Amino acid sequence: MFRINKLTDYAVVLLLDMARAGQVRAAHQIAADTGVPVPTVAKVMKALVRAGLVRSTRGSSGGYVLARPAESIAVADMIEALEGPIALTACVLDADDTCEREGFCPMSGHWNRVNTAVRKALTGITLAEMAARPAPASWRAQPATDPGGVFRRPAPADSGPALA
Amino acid sequence: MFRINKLTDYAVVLLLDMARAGQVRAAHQIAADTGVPVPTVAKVMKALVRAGLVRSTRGSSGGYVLARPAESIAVADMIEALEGPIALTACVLDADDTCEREGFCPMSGHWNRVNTAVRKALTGITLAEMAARPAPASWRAQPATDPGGVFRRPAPADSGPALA
DNA sequence: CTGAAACGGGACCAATCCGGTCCCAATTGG
DNA sequence: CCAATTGGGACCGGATTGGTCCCGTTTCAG
Repeated sequence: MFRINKLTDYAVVLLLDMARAGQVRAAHQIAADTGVPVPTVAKVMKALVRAGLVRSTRGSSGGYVLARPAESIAVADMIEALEGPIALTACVLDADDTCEREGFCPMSGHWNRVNTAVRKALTGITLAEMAARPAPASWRAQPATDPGGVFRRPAPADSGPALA
Repeated sequence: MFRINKLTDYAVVLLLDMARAGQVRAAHQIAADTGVPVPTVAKVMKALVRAGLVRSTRGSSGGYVLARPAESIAVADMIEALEGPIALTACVLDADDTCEREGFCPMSGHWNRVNTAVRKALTGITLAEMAARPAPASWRAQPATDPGGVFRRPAPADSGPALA
């Protein structure tokens, strides 16, 4: 269903928590705060650190903090940190050499257009916006294609990520 | 890498081919025309028919045609036909009941905003636009975040979809 | 100087999902 | 009546993902 990874979902939850905390905290603290299992927190954090979204301090009294202000962390950054470059098809992996079938391939870069559109949409929403407790009026106000615009969770037990 | 399914990729190729053909053709003909294996064509077609994007005729001299003009078939339609509703997280599956954790869940509908943005991006590009042989100037002209904006294919053999 | 606390970088396995193939019933035209 | 075609599944092997664990490295506290 055109889903992001579960780990990516976790990443957003963890980043949100860190954005609200605003100070260095150990992985187990973040885990306790969010309900995400400790090993999973560790795994996600590794990816976030590698991507430069989070800064880590080792040793006793170490932990994690956001590496930059929440305003400059977009949803696209989080997804790319966990899942690599945003490319809907294998055709458009960002690289330097050109497709040897260019001019023959019927897609002719049209997917690239789609990718650009999606990436743009994912760059337009930042962690700071998500961290704002009341959902911003701009989103509650907009007509929303889904009637009502409410969101639900199919399985109450086996909750999964995206909630504390 | 935030990918669509391979079958969805095939679907776009097949739909493109049907858009150019403009007449009823059997699955094996479409397969021969696109290079997609016959059983896979059949499988994809089933989904496209169920979604109402393609009209089928059974019996001898039967086959498939687009059910509506290519201008009214968006990328979002194709993806939803193969992968179900576009929802980046399990939280926002379109349904009528509300999330019982609303007000407590830290995401509080922010994912819905992301979903809406993505869906909007995917609705803005139609099959007709993709079928136009020369890539539209609007796309070649735009600066493109990736330098050059060329697309490539990593593995020449084992080509996969998105090419004839 | 020593030890505990914490991160870093993997290896590893189970479970799930996906791609691809095949079979048979239903339908239709000749 | 026969041949051609789609419809709806079942089915399986391989790839991906989610989740856990282990051990080395770094740092602070005492």
